Amino acid sequence: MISGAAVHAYQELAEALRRGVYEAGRRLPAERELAARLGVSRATLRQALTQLAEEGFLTRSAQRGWFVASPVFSEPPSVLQSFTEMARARGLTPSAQILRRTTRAATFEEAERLGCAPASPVLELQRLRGMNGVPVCLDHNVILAARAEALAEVDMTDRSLYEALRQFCDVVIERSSYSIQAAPATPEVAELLNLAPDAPVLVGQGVSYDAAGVRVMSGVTTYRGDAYRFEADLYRPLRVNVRVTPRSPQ
Amino acid sequence: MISGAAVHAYQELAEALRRGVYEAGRRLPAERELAARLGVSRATLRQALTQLAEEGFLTRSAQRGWFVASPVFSEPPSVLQSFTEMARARGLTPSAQILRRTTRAATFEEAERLGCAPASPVLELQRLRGMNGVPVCLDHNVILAARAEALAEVDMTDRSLYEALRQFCDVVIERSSYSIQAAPATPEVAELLNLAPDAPVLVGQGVSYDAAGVRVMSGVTTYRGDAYRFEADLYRPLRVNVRVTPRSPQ
DNA sequence: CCAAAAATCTACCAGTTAGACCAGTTGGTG
DNA sequence: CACCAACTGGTCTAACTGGTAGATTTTTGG
Repeated sequence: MISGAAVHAYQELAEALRRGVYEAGRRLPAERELAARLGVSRATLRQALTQLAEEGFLTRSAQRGWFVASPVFSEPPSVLQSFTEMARARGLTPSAQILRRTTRAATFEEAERLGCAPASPVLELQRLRGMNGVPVCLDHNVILAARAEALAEVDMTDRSLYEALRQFCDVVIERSSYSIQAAPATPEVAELLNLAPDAPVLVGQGVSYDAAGVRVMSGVTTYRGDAYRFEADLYRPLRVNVRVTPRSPQ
Repeated sequence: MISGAAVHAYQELAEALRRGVYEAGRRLPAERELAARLGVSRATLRQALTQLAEEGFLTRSAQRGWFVASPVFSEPPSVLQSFTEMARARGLTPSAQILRRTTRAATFEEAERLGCAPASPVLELQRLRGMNGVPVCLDHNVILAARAEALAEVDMTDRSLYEALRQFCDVVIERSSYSIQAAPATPEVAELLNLAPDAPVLVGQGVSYDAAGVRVMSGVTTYRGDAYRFEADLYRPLRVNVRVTPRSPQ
């Protein structure tokens, strides 16, 4: 049974495992590194790891590391995948045509979404993305210019934005918070995506965070309704075994 | 409420926090040291600290210390929430009108999705769901009859399916695998949801699993495009090991 | 002046931390 | 094949943390 700060470490790790942050069968980062990342001491971290191992989520191997046990579920968890990765995973050729690329001051709403000061310089990138030459979606992103200076120079045609961010700007997108809704296509979108006016499209609005949890990018992506499907695994909130102490908790 | 010397300590600490003497997220000096520095006893200092924590400026962690609260909001993770829960969380009144409820043999496709033998008995439940009386979505579920016998008897009007499953059948849905796409409304859907023909709707197809990871329910939910938004947090898998371990235990 | 209240001091507990050191594993070297 | 350097988890210790309780002193208010 664990308690105190160890519970926090346990919850964070369990959540990460459920989300598929660490691939099944692979080794976790070293204890010392994990402890630093979770802001907890090694001893406390080991409590959490031991608990997870007892519950069957991890297996331990002395002097080698902690390994993610095979997932209980056969299906892959919902995972953040770039358009390019998704296309390649399906054996299709992704393309990206730049419609607009400017550096300008963020509007008030953009600054709000990005959590930066209003009028901070941002890179605006609008792209028409296709698979095997067929236009599939319209991508409209606003990126903090401070984090993505190099991107103003690079030729982004047919290039993955995630990969470019990592490669040229040393920015790794680790999490995106999305909201998705169905809407009729606006006339411009309909024309770009080669759709009938008011045809249904899937509109995804999202904010992307780097490894430190700092907002880097905000964007709207408009997919053809008939060409794209969004997949996700949803879980009930996790209940943790916490020792009940007679004293007042926390 | 605090008084006397504690107010002094509170004000000094609040002032220090306001001036950013202590970095956000960092630990404060130990109680004993802080108390000495402020010239008050530990008990008095703790009153001030507790007050600051209640006001959200500090967070406490037993045996670790007091931490300066970071101004970052804690984002809600993507979580499996029933229609009823979602409505209630927004202060709306959910409703559910039964359109069809029959027990029949599963079709081949349904059996496939549920992972059961073809022609297994299933409970089919079609409901029109609304919030505050406005129809919002059409819910069409197929549930393994073996797991949900009681549901054939219960009055499901305005009742949460998840709750009913738990309450009457002792089945807890813990995970759902969803896919979501935009599509034009079919004539029947348009009429039921009070929409124009071909108006965009959000179609969610999902399979729900119980705590043991066994498939229990499969369904299609059709939402009005303008009345519903799907939200999710997606995480990117971490490639932690540059070095590939040749094998893993177990 | 006295009793009540507030503040303090003291002591101990259980959880946390940082550090050091060990033995085993790994991948590379010659 | 042996050897090495760089890791890994396993173990232990000493110091430190807030949480709690009780005794003691100081301040307050009648």
